[in-house]
Amino acid sequence: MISVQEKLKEKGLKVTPQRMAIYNAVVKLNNHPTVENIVDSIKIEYPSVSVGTVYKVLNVLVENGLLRKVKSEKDIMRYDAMMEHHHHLYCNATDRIEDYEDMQLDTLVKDYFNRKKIKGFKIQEVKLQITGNFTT
Amino acid sequence: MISVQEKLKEKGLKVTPQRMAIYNAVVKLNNHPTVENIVDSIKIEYPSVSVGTVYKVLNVLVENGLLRKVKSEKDIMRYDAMMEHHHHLYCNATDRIEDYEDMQLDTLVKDYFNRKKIKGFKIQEVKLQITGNFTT
DNA sequence: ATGCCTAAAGATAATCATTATCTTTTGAGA
DNA sequence: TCTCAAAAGATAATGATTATCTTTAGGCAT
Ligand SMILES: [Mn+2]
Ligand SMILES: [Mn+2]
Ligand SMILES: [Zn+2]
Ligand SMILES: [Zn+2]
Repeated sequence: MISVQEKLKEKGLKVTPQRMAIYNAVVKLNNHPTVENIVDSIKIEYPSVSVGTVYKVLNVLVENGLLRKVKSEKDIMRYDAMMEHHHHLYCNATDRIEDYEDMQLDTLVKDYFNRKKIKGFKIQEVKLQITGNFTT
Repeated sequence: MISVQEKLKEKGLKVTPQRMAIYNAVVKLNNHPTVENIVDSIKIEYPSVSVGTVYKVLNVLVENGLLRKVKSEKDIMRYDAMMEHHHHLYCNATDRIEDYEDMQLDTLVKDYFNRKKIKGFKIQEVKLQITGNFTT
């Protein structure tokens, strides 16, 4: 469990309170917060944070592999601290997005495409977009 | 092969030259054009078309099940005239998006999730987002 | 065919998430 | 501590999309 500070240093990025707060907010909020969610969360300990800074920091963290972007139905970007390969469950009634990891499924899909090639296309990654309803 | 006119009438929508041109442009352009692509295409026979009208018509056609939206990497909506269940191949180098139909795969996935349920989630649809490189 | 009425098109402004620009501050090495 | 590029803050700009308002025109009744 490597710390944010170390991750930033590894990439040659300066360790700033804002970067730590923003990264930690995405981790803590969990489940793909929007920029607005993140700003609200940080405002508690950082009432003066600039929204432009949040956007900038998020882009830096994405470019350096600390976070990833998740696109949602609506035209609003969301962020994900889960960097391992995984799929997403999308609620078709709300904005809820949950992570879904399934190595058995990944094996199944990988085996399938090893046997059945798509002509004219070299597959790099297959992600499932699973839509439906949460019952909990 | 039911015509656009008939599809519009079925839905109680007025048949207008703009609606036909826009729908046909999406069909003809093929592979998920942007609004800009569509406007450019229509401008040839319809030099005076209003961009606002194109947005409005596209939304109407999506709401009435004649077209669907496809979200791309960039913050630009794209449109699809292919209404049957299918997956997408995304190029990780360009904006290219191709359709991918595979009933064998669909059966495999459906069978898998019939056996292995996701707890707390009722699946409605599973779409694969396949990223990689086109070799043609 | 003509007129009527509402839905749709056109024109234009507004919205809003995101990016860009500029100034001020600050992390980190010397 | 000093220095300086990098990062934060403040603010304006961008650009896709939507909203509002006026004008036009499909489609039905006469
Ligand atoms: Mn946008
Ligand atoms: Mn947008
Ligand atoms: Zn995720
Ligand atoms: Zn498609």
